[in-house]
Amino acid sequence: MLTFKQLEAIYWVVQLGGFLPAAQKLNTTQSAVSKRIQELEALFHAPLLDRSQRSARLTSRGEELVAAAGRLLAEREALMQATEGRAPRPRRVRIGVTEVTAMTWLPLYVERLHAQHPEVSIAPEVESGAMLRDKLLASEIDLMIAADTFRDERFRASPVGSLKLQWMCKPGLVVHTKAPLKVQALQHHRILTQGPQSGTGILFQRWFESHNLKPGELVVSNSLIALIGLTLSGFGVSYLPPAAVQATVEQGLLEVLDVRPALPAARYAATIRREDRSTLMTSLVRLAQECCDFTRLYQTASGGPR
Amino acid sequence: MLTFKQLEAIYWVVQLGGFLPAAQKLNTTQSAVSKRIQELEALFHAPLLDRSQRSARLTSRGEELVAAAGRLLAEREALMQATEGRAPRPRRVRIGVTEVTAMTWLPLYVERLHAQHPEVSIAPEVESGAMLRDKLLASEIDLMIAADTFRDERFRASPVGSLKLQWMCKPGLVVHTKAPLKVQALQHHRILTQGPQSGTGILFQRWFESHNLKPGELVVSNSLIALIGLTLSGFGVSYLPPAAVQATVEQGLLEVLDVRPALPAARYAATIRREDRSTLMTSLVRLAQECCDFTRLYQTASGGPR
DNA sequence: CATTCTTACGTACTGCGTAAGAATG
DNA sequence: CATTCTTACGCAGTACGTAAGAATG
Repeated sequence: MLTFKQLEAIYWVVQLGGFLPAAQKLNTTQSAVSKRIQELEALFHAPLLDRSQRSARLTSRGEELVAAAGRLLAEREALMQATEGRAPRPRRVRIGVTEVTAMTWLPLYVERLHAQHPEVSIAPEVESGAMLRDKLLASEIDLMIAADTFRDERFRASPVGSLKLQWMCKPGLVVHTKAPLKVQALQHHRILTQGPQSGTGILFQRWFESHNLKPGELVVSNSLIALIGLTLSGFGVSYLPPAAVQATVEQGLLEVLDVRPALPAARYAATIRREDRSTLMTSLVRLAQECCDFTRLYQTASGGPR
Repeated sequence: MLTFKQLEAIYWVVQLGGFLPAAQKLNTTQSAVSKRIQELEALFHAPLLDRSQRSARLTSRGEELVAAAGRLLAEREALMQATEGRAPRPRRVRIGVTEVTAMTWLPLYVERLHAQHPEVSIAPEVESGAMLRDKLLASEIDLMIAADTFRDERFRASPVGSLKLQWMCKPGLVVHTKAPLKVQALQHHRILTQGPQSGTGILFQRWFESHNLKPGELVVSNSLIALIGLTLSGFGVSYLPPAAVQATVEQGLLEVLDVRPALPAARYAATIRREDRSTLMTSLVRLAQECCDFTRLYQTASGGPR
């Protein structure tokens, strides 16, 4: 059976001159596009693309088909717009992110998002992870990008990358040799941390307990910005994402402590409501996966891509 | 995503005035058709059919859509015929059946098959079950309808109905009261049976062994016709499908023996090669399932539907 | 009460994605 | 050697079929 998916595949492969760009356009993989083309060739008992060259060169049958495909797809499009066009389209997407996200690649994400879906209005909100989870459940936001700590049956979480965390303090606050510090050394210092409403806060708590440690004095803040400020002033030791304080470290205002064992990285995820299966949402998640690689980001806390 | 399947559904529901006929046309179930229509209504955020009446009454949106669907489907059809029409189409189907099948509903099947697919030339072959299996594997036939005893990984077997078997003999050969006979009584008689190349022969063998019986004298034939003839002449006792000897029994030439426990019915199946996924083949299997209900057939060994 | 459609639920299978392999320039 | 496409394989989500339920005339 000839399907629209197959027609889309051949059409965009020809338009964009390759399987990979076509796959991206169609929100799928090269592999899938390849299969759909092969299905077409099986259906028509004839090769449609000439693989001997690199570029997408059509055979004569291929040309016929692509022309027809263009027509069919255009008609479908018209049909959909004629009736569905009036439908209540979710043109506003509310995106919830945590502070680190906001400080790192949110600008890049929003930029690309706008380029790809100019008709969509984007409303980013910065909240703690726990708050984001509640809002997602209550449909007050549509997408959340946060540490993958807040799992739920009703959610669909897609991993987007890991956030490295490192112990930091005001230079000189923690006296140490060149050798790595032991975790126990931290017990004598005031530790600045995020509370259990934060994904990284939860991670830290688990990690500390799993090493049978009891923190000395613990100062809890709900804001990463506040934590950074407190750490800069020498108030205590905290674990911060290097990605967010790169510039500050380079200026010598913060010292990175080499503590063993190291803190585990915080795995981040783009999470949506499970039933939310619209094309737009899957596309947003995909884009997040492309953008949100913390390891490649080096930027200041004040934001702006690179 | 709008698919051709959905368009086909609404189109044929309107053309044929109901879900059930549409489902048959599309080789699927009412349930599936219902779902596809619902998908469409979800897609267009509007009811397309008015369910308050029985008949398929379209809403205004429905009318628009059906018109468009008709166009799109016609174009697809044209596209397929333009190129695929020249393709080497499997217009010859080789059907392998066993003797019972040939004697019972094969004529009906061929008739309906021809009505539904006039372009297909049908070549029926009558062989033993084991031979049919070998031929199917060797692609010497395309479809086999036989007792479901010859399973194979490479096959796809669809049940088509059960063939009742009963012990029979020349009237008076086996002396008995009105009470049911015990199986053991048969041991003293010559038993006419089909060999292990036959599905029912295998069934019989298993059944006999599972009751810890040792047959007295066993006469094996490879042909059901031969068995019937031998039984008629009083040469021995055999188990025959009533469906195939109905008339003979009614004429008083054969006596049905009420033996306990009774022989199990032989489950029949329409079997094709697993990789054979063409529309035509699935359609043939479906048709077989509709036709091949032994219980409803009453006809003479000389054949001809009813 | 028969017919027509819907709903619910378990299953099969298609089609997808990952990852490795081949081919090309 | 990098890029582009194919192939193999395991998994998941879809879509199907069965069977029971609701609605209609």
